Amino acid sequence: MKIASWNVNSLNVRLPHLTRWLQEFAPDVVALQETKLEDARFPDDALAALGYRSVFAGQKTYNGVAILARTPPQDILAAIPGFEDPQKRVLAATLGEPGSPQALRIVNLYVVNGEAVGSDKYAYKLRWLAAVRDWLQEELRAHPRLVVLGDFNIAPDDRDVHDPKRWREKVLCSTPEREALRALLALGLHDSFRLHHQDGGHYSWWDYRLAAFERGWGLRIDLALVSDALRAQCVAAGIDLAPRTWERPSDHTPVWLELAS
DNA sequence: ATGGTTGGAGCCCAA
Repeated sequence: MKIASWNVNSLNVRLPHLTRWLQEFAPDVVALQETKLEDARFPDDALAALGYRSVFAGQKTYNGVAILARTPPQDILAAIPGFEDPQKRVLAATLGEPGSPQALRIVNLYVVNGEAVGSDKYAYKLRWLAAVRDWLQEELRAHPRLVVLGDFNIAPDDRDVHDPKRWREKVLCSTPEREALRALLALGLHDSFRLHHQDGGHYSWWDYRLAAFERGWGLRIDLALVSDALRAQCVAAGIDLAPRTWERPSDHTPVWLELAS
């Protein structure tokens, strides 16, 4: 079973890319971020024609998350419980019969970007991450077989940064952000990519400016985490660079993991 | 060189 995450940066613009990628990569589950679509405009019919059920939580212009799956997502939650937030950044769903031993819980996160260290948006990012930590603790209690994936807007360590000196203590790489990510991992979650690859130089996002992709100036900020209970089942993980080479691409490319069935 | 591109809205904001 292949489970993937992709920040599409406007599903309206990227539906042709998503369609092509679903056909070529054939994932079983996909978490999308930055759909930038109100729910009424979500292309669920087009995705159903490709064999995917969709659930989504969107808004106009900004943010927006969705989960696509070959089986119907259930027990959908589209907000962090107890955290007041108009921004549509989280979506959780259960695949398989809820409560059954093989049910899989998927949590899709579009983590706050944070703009710059010390800004109001950065403070919101850290508050948001603290609320997510408390929520995921509850999700793990209820659903031991948990996958948490999305655009984390945090490079876990310097192996995940093309030029660590240039990025030192900058937003996406600062120590408080990395500590907030470590607090999520400390709940009993594992970065699937690092279960299978130890070297640096693998990235999931490249700035549109300065031809960053062509120069290899990337960061690995899109992650797929698996819970303790799924760790042994996670047999592979990776980053699919192909969509970033297509014409008019998203600035992010899909990341994925594979669970043995 | 502290550079500039993209998407969506609507005459700038967010990334």
